[in-house]
Amino acid sequence: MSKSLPSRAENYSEWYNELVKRADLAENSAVRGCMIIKPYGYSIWEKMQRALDDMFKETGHTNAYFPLFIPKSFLSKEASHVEGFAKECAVVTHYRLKNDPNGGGVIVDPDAKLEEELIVRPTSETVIWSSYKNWIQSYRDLPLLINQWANVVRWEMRTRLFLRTAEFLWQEGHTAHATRQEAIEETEQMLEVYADFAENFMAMPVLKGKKTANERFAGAEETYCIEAMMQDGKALQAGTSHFLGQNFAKAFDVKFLSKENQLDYVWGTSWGVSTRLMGALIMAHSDDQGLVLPPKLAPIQVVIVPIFKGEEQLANIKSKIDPLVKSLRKHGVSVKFDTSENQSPGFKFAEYELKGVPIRLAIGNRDIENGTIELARRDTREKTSLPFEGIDQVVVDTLNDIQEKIYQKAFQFRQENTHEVNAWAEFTSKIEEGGFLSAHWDGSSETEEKIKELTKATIRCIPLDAKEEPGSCILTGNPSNKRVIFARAY
RNA sequence: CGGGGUGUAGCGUAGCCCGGUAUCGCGCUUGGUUUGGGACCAAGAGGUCGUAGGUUCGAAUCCUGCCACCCCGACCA
Repeated sequence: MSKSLPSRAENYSEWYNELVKRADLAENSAVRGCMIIKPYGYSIWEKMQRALDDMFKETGHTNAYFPLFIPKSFLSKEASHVEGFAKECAVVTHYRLKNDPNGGGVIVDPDAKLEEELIVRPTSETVIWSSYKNWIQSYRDLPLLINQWANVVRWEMRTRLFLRTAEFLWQEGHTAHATRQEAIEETEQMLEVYADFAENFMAMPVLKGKKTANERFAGAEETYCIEAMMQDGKALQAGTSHFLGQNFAKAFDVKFLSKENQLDYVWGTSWGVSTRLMGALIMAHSDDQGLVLPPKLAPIQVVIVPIFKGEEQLANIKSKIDPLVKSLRKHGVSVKFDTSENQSPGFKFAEYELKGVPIRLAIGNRDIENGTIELARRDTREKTSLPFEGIDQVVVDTLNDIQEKIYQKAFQFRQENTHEVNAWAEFTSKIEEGGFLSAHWDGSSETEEKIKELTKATIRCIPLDAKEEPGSCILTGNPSNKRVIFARAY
């Protein structure tokens, strides 16, 4: 194993893959397309979960759990929903194994065939709406605001660690409402929650918008999304929130009696983010030295590396560092004081940089004598020698500053790589450079398809804040009243 | 599922064309010296060469089937 990572400029996807493995985030498993999320990677996911879960609770949702398996018949109740997922479903057909009478080990027992096949959930709308039928009778039962944390399976042809795996972890919110308006508000509210999380925890700027009909969730009336730009200029869909209209209510016959004694179908939403966010986090900030983690999601925010010869010096350093560690923890900072002796300081420096620890403090005999300590920040890789006295406050301030700065940096990158284009020639040349293109589109699926065919670019979203502006479609010249965002995407 | 490629120690590899029982580096173990940007020396441990068959006195090497993985397409959170 060579010491340094492949560079981003040289081979971006190899850089990404190597980084995920070297930083101990995840690895491929014995099962094709399924990954093992390693402890360090999982701790980041846990921090994401915690922050998101708190936000869901604050907006009135509660968690529940629905089964992994879905009866095949459920899936076919909503027509466009099956169509969207049928091609990538894992199916359970039998419930028992037996020893091969021919001695070939264990085989599927042909006598144990299931009456009805079970689908491993690719998403849970169908099981959940079949339960909602029993839970909802009156307007008093509404709104029903439920979230679940779960794993789902989508049998993808080509997979990549975190970005697209056959099994992935996510949360899926499923809500039911008495009115169309209320469901739309819920859809929009959750989009805001996702955007808030992406920007304030992941330090990743996102565009909020609506998907075109082509890109819409199978079974939704409207799909809202947040789109982020990765460092190679490609777009990554980071979260979606769907307004389901009455589609699932009708498919599963979920009706309620209103205050006015009117029987009507309920209105639904569903929204989710997945372990794909891990991929987004990695690609948004990291560099050729390794991960760069925003302090709010870093499992270790500060690492302290002592530089010493012999027990005596270590004891000396410990007596100064122990109280600092306590003080930092009191400030809510997660600290690791790495006193292990089997690795040299240089090795540790490189290792913690690879793992994206936001701040490193190094202290040796020289510092003890001078009353100083060295602070290195991961985002800029700057090192400064600072007075030991009051370092705890400096650390707290620096963590906030890093959180802020990496957001700024990502934001600036996105600005620099977003262009308004007005001519087809300009579009085709700019798209090769990567980034977002803001252009007019005539609103037809055919045009969208055609552009995708010609350039591999898709409409990432119709931004919520897109201003009304007369123009003509970038491809066809047909009239358009607002710009949409095009990009090549993950 | 089409087109190309690869399978050798925990990881990365040489050897394959031209057949003679496997090379090197990292990592691991033990001991010692080190420690301000991925330390060094010495001694060790670790392999049914993806799998099944065939050719041969003899197969990692040649032939055939199968399996797995990677890359490029079509499909996708």
